[in-house]
Amino acid sequence: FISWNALLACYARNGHLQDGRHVFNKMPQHNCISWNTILQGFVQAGHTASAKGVFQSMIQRDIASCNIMIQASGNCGNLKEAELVLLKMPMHNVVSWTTMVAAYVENGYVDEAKKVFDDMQERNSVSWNAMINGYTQNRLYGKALKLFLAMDLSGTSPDKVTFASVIDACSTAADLQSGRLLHSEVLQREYETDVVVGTALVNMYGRCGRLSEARWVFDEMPLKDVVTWTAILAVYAQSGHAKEVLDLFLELELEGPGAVDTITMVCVLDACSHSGLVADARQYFVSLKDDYGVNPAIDHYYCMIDTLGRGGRLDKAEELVENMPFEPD
RNA sequence: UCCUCAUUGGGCCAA
Repeated sequence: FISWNALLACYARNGHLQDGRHVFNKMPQHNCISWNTILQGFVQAGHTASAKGVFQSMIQRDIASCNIMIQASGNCGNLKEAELVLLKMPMHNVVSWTTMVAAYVENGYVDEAKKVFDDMQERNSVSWNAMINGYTQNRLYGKALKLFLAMDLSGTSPDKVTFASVIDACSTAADLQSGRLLHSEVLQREYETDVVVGTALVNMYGRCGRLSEARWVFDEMPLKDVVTWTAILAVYAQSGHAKEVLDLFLELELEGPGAVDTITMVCVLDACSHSGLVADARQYFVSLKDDYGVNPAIDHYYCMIDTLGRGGRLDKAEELVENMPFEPD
C-alpha cells in the first residue's frame, strides 16, 4: 500500500512520531518499507534506543533496514557498532558503504572513511560526494579538490552536490582561482540556477573578498531561499558594509513571513554592531519574535550587548546581561 | 527522478 507508506513517511520526516505510530497501527498491513519508514523516523529524531528496539522486533528486514541502523550508530558516534552492522548484514549495496563513509566522515575519521571508500565494490556519485565532502568538512581542501578531479576522470560525472561541496572547499581555503574555475564549469553545465550551488558561489566570492562578484551571482539567481539571503547578508556584514545589509534586509522583508531565520537576524544585528547603529539594532532586537518569528537566542543577545558596549551605553549593556534568560559566559 | 535508506550551501565556533 503505497499511499499508506507515503503518509507514514510524511509524518516520520517531520518528526511526528506519535502520529506516525497512529497511521502505522491503522494500516491494514505492513511491508518492509512501512517498518523502515518508522525506523528512519526514530533515527532522525535521535531516538536511537527506540530505533534499536524497532529493528529487533522487525520480522523482515532488508538492506535498507540495516543501512538505516548503520546511520543510527554513526549519528551517535558509535562507529564500532556501525562497522558491526555492516559486517553482519547478509547483503550490501552501494548505499551501505556510502552510509559508512558518511558516518566516519561526520565523526572526523577521514582516513577510515577513505579506506571504506577505496574498498567499495561499487561507487556512484553519492559515494564520491560523501568522500569529497568529508575532506571539505575536515578542511582538507587540497584533498577535496584532488578527489574531485579523480572523480571527473573516473567516469562518474560531478553533479550539483559535488560542485556545492568543492566550491565550499574553496571558500574555506579562500582559493579564488579554483573557485573561478569551478564557477565556469558550473556555467557550462548550467548548474548556476541551482539554489544550493548558487549560494555556495555567493559565499565563495564573499570569503575571497570579491563582494561585487558575490553580489552579481546573487542577483542572477532565479531562486533564493533563506540560506541564500543570509549568505549575501553575511558577506556584507563581515566586510563592514552595514548599509548594504540593511538595504538588502528591507528587500528581504518584502518576501513575507518565514523568509528569515535566527542566523539571518544574527547577521543583521552584527552589521548594526560593527557600524554603531545602536537604534537600528535595538529596533530589530525587540522585534525578533513578533515581526520576524525568531526566538531571541543567546547569539542575538551577544550582538545587542556588543552594540550597546561599542556605543558607549555600558549601563544598558550591563542591564541586558543581567536580564537575559541565558547563562552569561 | 517524490512509498522507505547514503552525499551538498549561510552567522557564531573552528580555520
